[in-house]
Amino acid sequence: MTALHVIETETARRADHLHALRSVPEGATLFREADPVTHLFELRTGVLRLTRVLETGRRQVVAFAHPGDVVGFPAGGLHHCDCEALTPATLAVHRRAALEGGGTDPALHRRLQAAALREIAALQDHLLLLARKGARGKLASFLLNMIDAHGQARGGHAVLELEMPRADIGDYLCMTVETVSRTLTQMRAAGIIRLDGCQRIVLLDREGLMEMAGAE
Amino acid sequence: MTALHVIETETARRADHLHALRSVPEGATLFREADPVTHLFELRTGVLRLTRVLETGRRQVVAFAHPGDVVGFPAGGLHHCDCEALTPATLAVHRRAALEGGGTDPALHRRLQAAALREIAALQDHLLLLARKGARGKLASFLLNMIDAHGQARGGHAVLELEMPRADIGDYLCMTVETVSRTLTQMRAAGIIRLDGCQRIVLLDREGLMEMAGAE
DNA sequence: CGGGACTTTGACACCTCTCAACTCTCGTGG
DNA sequence: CCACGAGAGTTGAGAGGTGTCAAAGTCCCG
Repeated sequence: MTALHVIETETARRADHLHALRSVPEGATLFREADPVTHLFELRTGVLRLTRVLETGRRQVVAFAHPGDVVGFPAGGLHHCDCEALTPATLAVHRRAALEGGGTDPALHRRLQAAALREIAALQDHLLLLARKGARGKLASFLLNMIDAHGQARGGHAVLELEMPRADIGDYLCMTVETVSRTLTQMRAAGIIRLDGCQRIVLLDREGLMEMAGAE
Repeated sequence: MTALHVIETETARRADHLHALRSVPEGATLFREADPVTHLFELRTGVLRLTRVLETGRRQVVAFAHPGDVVGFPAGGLHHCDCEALTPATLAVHRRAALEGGGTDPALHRRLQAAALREIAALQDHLLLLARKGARGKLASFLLNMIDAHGQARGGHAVLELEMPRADIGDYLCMTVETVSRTLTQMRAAGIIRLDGCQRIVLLDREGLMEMAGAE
């Protein structure tokens, strides 16, 4: 963390007596697996990536966090995954005690607890995504989820900014970068999506994408 | 729920003023997806299976619950998966309010909250399991986890009772029954395990199993 | 404009799924 | 006690899809 971020944190604390705000640059690491959990982070802006690495060296993207999500829930007092910023991000920092009810803010306690339950639901949804058979089904479902949650309507089409590189999408969906790329190409060839650069996806045929997702 | 179970519940409540105990037979359904969450269940004995079904009809086993686990965490007030008993089971029943802190038992509240955090960790571990490439790696890791958590030492060998049918193992690991069966046969042929009937697995070569799990 | 990282494309092998038949296990009833 | 039957598990053959390795292409930022 640079001096700039410390300054921003202090400024934010003065502006909002309830929470400390923190800004981090793209690529910053918030915590690593096995670090002791001292704080929870409530994402305000930006996108985070939660990853774990198995003994074999393979990497799994456990989740992408978006504004409103809370990251840093402890397991045995320790973090169970690495957390990095895919984009510049701002976060509200809460003491770990706030989760356990030891803080002085019952509303915050309830909010963090609700976030933990959402986390359970999100992880189950992720499992369901991986349960799909083929690359087409998984990627189509992923894109639909992302578009519904974070897409923006522009010129009659839903537009999605993929903040993460192909490799992260692959590690999220348990497939290789090459398969992600090939499948996107298929979708483009089928007239279902358009790619503006590598990051921006324009949805041209929602029916087609849903069909591809449903045909497992 | 049969009259017998009601009687057992009442008897247990008298014996233990803090919790209502409930017994269910093998195959019983505790709740289904989209049911409103009124209670949480703390498993005392037996094994439960949590499943979800995707639109395509494919089924995913989200988790197996063992004694000490808590099931029934709500998502938007509703259950997000089906829960059935793989064996006869006994459960402590808690009001949903106990999770939210509305109850009169702070210790219970903390215990349920800790269980929610364990649930997050368990789901992430499950994701990691699915991230493995091949059937051998997934099944070997699964068996190692199960043996370490629920295996019993007998005659110098670790013995594991697989309470669930092959189909459930397959749906847990995202592979077909046939592949589960074939992989078990390979392990047996390699002298790593022995099968006593379909349920009982005897671990003959832990090193071999760990190697199979590590070789992704 | 140049360089490096990311993405896309291609060829091929391997593994898992699918479909099908057979065997085994275990509980039931004679 | 044994025989039977139904469900579960195992085994086999073939096809398709995805991983791997390799190389070319593209985008983005300095």
